[in-house]
Amino acid sequence: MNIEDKITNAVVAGIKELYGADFDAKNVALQQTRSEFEGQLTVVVFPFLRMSRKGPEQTAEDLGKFLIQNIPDVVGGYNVIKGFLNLQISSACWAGLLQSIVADPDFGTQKPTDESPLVMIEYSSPNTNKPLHLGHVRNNLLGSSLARIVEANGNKVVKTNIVNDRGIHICKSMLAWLRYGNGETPESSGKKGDHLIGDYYVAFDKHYKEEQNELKAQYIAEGMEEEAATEKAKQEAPLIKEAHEMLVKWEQGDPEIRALWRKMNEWVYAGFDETYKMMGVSFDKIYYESDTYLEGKEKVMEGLEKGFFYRREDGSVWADLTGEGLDEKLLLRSDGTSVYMTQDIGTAKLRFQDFPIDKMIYVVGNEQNYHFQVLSILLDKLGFKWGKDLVHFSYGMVELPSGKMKSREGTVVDADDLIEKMIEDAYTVSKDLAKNIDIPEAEAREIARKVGLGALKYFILKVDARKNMLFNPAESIDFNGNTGPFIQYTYARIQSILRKAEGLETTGSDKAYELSDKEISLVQKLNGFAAAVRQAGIDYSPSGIANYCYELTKEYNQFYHDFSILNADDEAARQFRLTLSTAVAQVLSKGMGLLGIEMPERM
RNA sequence: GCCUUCAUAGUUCAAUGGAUAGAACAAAUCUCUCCUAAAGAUUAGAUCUGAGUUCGAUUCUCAGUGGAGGUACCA
Repeated sequence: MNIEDKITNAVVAGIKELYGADFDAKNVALQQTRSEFEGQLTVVVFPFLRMSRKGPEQTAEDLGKFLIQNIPDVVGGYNVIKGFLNLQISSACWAGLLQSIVADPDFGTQKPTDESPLVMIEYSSPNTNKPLHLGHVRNNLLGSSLARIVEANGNKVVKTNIVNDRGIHICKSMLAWLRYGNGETPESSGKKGDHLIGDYYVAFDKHYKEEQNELKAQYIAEGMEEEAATEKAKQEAPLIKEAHEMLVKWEQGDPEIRALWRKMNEWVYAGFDETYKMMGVSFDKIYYESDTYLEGKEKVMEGLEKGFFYRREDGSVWADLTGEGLDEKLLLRSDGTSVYMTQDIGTAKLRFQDFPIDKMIYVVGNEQNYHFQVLSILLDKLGFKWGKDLVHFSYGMVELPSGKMKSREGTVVDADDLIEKMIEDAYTVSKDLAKNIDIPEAEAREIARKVGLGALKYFILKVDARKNMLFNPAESIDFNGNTGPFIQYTYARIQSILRKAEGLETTGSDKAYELSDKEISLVQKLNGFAAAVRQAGIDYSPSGIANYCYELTKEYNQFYHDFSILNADDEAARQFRLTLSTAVAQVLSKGMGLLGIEMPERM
């Protein structure tokens, strides 16, 4: 049993014995003692006053005495400041705690068992008409990190991706490619497939806008109001009409259109795969909307028969959610084609067939909060047992100083460009520091890859997912301060020390080492990893892990600066500090691993 | 209009209802004959407004202000 549990249990027992009252162990507030006071752990006694019917000081005194008498091997002393009972824990306890952390390769995490619930996590979910941008990067990093965190909390995890491979958007790219492409391919142009398609998506929009402007001017000349003219031009432009015709042909299975669609999607997938690989993102099962949208239609018709939904005169199908305090929601258009919601229902059906899902997590931007609120209700009505408490892991937008990113307008930070730039910068910084003079070029490149990606991943994951975040392309991501490389550097430095220590004579010391306050504090911090992982699993919070890693790193750096390790004057001290360093490296590596950040052995 | 969400130093971000609200960047000043200076130390600087809940509120509740997002045949 760990120190905190021992104390918590003793406190509960103390309250029972001293005041004859029952107190729930999980309401005992145990926290790290602030550095300006004596002691390492603090019990907040305010919640006990109701039972003790005494002042806070007296209550704390009572408890302090009780603890010293009952768990003398743990609590060696105490002091009371107002309602805070500060406990001094014996040095041996901390040393033992450190040993148990180092010895346990699974410290802080739980392995899934056969009985563990199966959690499916959907993330990425790209459209196939454009390359990934920074917003997608946030989605992918959050999703894959979340999967690791949920798994570390003892769940079985299936990572899934729903590829939005059909719809008007891809038709736009296809049409533009036919019109303006001259048969350009990724091979002939040397462009990555997703970028190539994205360029045609932009080209479509450019020409479409031109047509709109011409038409609008014409309508106005014919005497139409400005607003009406804009609206009509939007719908009447030949390009958009043609794109719609193409979509209809696609739905009818026109062989030529389907062939082109397949070919262009393949290009995009090849491009995505590269980006995913670079980011270290992967999936266990990929679904395609072209396979699921028909299933959705079926499911909706089923719901219609059962009377969950109703049909309007124009043929469209709706769900009436006014009873749930929401609006009415369209499920099938009057022409029988499906909408976003229909597809998500179909995807859910297939997933449920494929896996015994206990819990479903959708990693999707907060712009779709309403959509998922509705989806949850609909899935529940349609009999999916996990529908009611599906989790929409809703994250905020990545904003640029100029505002929101828009693919069509080209105001995006491209994922591939950004990754490349980060790695290049990491390489340059390293060269400038003249650190890797004796490191072979190939390894230097590998280190730069880890560090550049580490900087990017950490930059994104350290921010509370719910909040919108700002990315300023002009001030590229830092390598100093609260950053991934800061943590990676500390890790690499520990590895360097451990390598050096291997060469030294070690004379086994059986003398007990008396830990200093700073060392105890570090052990406590290490021990906090388990709680951080648990909390991250509850909050679905990669940022919690990131911040934990930073705090541990910062504290270790101070320790490193203040204490000699290899040159320690006492063998027991050296042994202890090496063990401490080993443990810090272990925990950092594991914590950063949950964020998908690799740690270089040197840098 | 209605719904959701966010608001903390100049900037980007932290803080299970707990003690004097933490960092980092930017600014100023120190520390490499000493285990990796991508480091450490020091100085200066912040909880949107108003009520409420209680021993105690950045955190919970309500109202307001400001930003972001959504709002039925776009995904």
